Amino acid sequence: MITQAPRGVQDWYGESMHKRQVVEKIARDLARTYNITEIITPMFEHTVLFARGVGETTDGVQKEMYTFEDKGGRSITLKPEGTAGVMRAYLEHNLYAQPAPAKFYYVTQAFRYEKPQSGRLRQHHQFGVEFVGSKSPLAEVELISLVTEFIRRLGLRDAKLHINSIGCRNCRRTYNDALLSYLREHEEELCPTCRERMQKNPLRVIDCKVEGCRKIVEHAPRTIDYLDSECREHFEELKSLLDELGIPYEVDTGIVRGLDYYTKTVFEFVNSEGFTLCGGGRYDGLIHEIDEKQDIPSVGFGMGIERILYFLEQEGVELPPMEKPALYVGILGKEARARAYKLVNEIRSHGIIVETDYMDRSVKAQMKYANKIGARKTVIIGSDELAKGRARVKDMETKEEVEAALDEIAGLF
RNA sequence: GUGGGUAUAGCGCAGUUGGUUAGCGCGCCAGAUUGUGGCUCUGGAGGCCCAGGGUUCGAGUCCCUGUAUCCACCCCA
Repeated sequence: MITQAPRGVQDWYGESMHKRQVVEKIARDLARTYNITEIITPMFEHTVLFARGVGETTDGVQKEMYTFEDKGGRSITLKPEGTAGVMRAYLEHNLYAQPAPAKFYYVTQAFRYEKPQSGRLRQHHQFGVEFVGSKSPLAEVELISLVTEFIRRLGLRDAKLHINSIGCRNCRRTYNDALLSYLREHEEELCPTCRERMQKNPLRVIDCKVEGCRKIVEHAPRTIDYLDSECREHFEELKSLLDELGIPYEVDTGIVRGLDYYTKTVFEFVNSEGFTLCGGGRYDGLIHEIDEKQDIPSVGFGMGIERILYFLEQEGVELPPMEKPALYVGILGKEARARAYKLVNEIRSHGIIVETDYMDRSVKAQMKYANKIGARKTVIIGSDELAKGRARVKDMETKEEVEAALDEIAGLF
């Protein structure tokens, strides 16, 4: 039991860790050119932050939070997503007093207490961006173009952008009335969950996967037809910007994000099987929800790193392989140890990957080892080399050997 | 939360109707004449057969419970 990790978590090492690092590096490099800086917020927050931020009506969400009481009697929750913590930090440090907008990216762990399944671990990882302070549709465009470029750099081909607008609170009121009256006509045919959703958050019915509900939803009123002039104009501007930038998209009136705080734009990148790679949108009401003295618009997206890796695997995308040692320094005999290790250090100080022998292996075994770890070159330091002050550096691929003075070997790298 | 599958060496898997010292492939270690890798050959190490109970003269094999894992549903931040 002690050698077994708790349920639903995963260790990262070797090849999987490398792949994750590659993906994260692409994300970080990309964020840099967008002048988006990294933010790391704590792994846990007061439960109320998520309860407020994520939304009371978002059924299931609360049940799946990793919540516990700390020794001081506080209710603490491991972060279920990246956004709420960033917003809290933004407010706590009065970052709205800085020149707007504020742009952050995060690479974080996220927790959900759920029965594990494929792509459903209790601890997973997310890359996301929060863009705070802008009402302009250019903020959405910024996120969308970043994700588009991210997907391109990863080498994923099967991802399409779907966008929708769910309007602001005003539109939502009119829309909810229309939707409700429509749903009431068909209440009998809806699944029990949806009948409950009708009370709390009718919009979520649109999302229902149950066969019967989907049929009804097909003819249900759409948010997009109930937008007020401001929201409609925002959506039109966004679309024309995307058009002008040549970013392909599809308006999908069925997208309704799972969280309550979304307003206006919602978007997703999905593959041909309908799996979501990335979800995001505008949440102009979120900050006000956390701190009622503030009312600041923001947009953001989040994507699951495990899911990215899964898609890469599915599409057979080859990532750059792990970097191999440029040199293996073999050691023959105790007398040669220090001199050999000095050479190792010298070359490493140039930023070159060097490996050596810590196992007192025979030369043959060391060569085998060097071959296995993929060292490009090898050199053996033994009593002969110490005596002559020279050694032969062998290229493992061409088998060519170059003799050089011990002091000059580092210069070859 | 509901339903189903699986659990044997580091990894991937066999293991007959319950019957001696539990196997195979890959990997690991070592050797095939002196201090040089990949290929080949030879040898070796490594298993409380997931855990706990039960049935039996006898359990890796059958039964129960637990745990983990995979798949589907549910849900999706």
